[in-house]
Amino acid sequence: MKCINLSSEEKLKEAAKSVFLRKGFAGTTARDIADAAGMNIALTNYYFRSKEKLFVEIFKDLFSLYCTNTVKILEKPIGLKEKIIEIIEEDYRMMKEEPTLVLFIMTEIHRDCENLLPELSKYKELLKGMFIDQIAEEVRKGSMRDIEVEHLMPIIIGSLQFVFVGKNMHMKMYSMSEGQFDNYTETHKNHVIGMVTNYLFQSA
Amino acid sequence: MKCINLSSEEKLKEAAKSVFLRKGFAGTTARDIADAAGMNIALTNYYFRSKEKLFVEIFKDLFSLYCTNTVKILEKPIGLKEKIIEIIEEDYRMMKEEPTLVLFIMTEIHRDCENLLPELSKYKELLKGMFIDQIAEEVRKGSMRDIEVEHLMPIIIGSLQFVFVGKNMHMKMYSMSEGQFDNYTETHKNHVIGMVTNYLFQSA
DNA sequence: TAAGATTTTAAATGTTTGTTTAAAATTTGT
DNA sequence: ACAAATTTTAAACAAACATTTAAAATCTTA
Repeated sequence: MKCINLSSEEKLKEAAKSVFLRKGFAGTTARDIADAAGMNIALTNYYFRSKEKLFVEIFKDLFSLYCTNTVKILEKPIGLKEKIIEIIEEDYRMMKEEPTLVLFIMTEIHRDCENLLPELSKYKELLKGMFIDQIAEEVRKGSMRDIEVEHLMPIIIGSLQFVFVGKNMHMKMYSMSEGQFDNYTETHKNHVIGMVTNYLFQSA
Repeated sequence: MKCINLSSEEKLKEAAKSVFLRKGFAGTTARDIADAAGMNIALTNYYFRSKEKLFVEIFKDLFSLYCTNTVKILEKPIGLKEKIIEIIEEDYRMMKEEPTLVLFIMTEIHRDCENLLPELSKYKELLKGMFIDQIAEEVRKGSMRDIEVEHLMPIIIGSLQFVFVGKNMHMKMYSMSEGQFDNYTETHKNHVIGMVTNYLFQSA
């Protein structure tokens, strides 16, 4: 009977997740991971076969963390304006909790798009579904600007995610501490909510 | 008399720039650079002392490419609305020419912020200057929403740069070819211009 | 064209990389 | 408590890494 000690495997995976998030796949060594976990160098391969297999497993988790909550909101039976505000608020919460996540996702998809593609396709379908119909309905009613979902999503989440993608740059550029950055992003989130709803539901 | 063959040095630097842009510092090997330049592996160290020194030199050029044109527009003696539209248009041109530039800049500043900081401080001052006064004046006149430059810049450039940062993700997510991505970004740019000017100059 | 300076090359440097091995330690099942 | 299975360890592995060396090739200049 296979009875893996989940504690060690999980500890290793959590350590690897933390290191990968900070340094990316190319910038992370097997020894970085072992050190972060306080475990022997051989255990990564014992539990996960290879650095890359461990990475792919972690990437899936993190891409899910990046998408799942947003997709859940997309499926909610609420009005579009309310929905968009909720998405921005949820996106903000997610990035506040894991500020390096978006840059990590973008960097790794850029590095190895084909290999990480399967993970992407799963969310491709979810993004559409009832959300597209809802947009079409609002546009038909004239209560919303005519816009495709491909443009809507980056308009909703782009500006705020960009602030986190460039966290270090913005902190240095505007001489901010961590605490000041928190205030900064919250204010920015409110600007984005105002700007986006203003643009999309101007006539309302 | 020191008389370096600029042709070889420049060829090597251009090749390195191309590889670094695509694979980043951590993902690029000395052999990648030599191969891309079609030159001997030892020449990187002959001309630039080390991989890192070559990288820093290239990063400076690319960060300048990222900032300079925008800063130039900031200093123009034109109205704020016109200025903001010009910045978006120029940003779009820059990213169309070098689509991986923004992700590269963000990734490398994240990786080694302290070492690349000096490059940043140079533009820190330029960003302020007369631009801040111009914003204050427009806000005072009531022709513009009250907003700080720290929030204004990401609001202007964030959404569009985000689309390029996530180029591969967006292409896969929405099943776009390179040509379709070009059309997509141009349309998105126009959305951003509309949304941003609408938000900032609503009363006008 | 010959001497000197510069550029390019192939080879080797010592590290660091991801991964494997085989033995030791620990846990599990009886 | 003992045998078997599992986990952990230290050591070693070849391959890849950035960099150096010293000789060969090329270019400069007088």
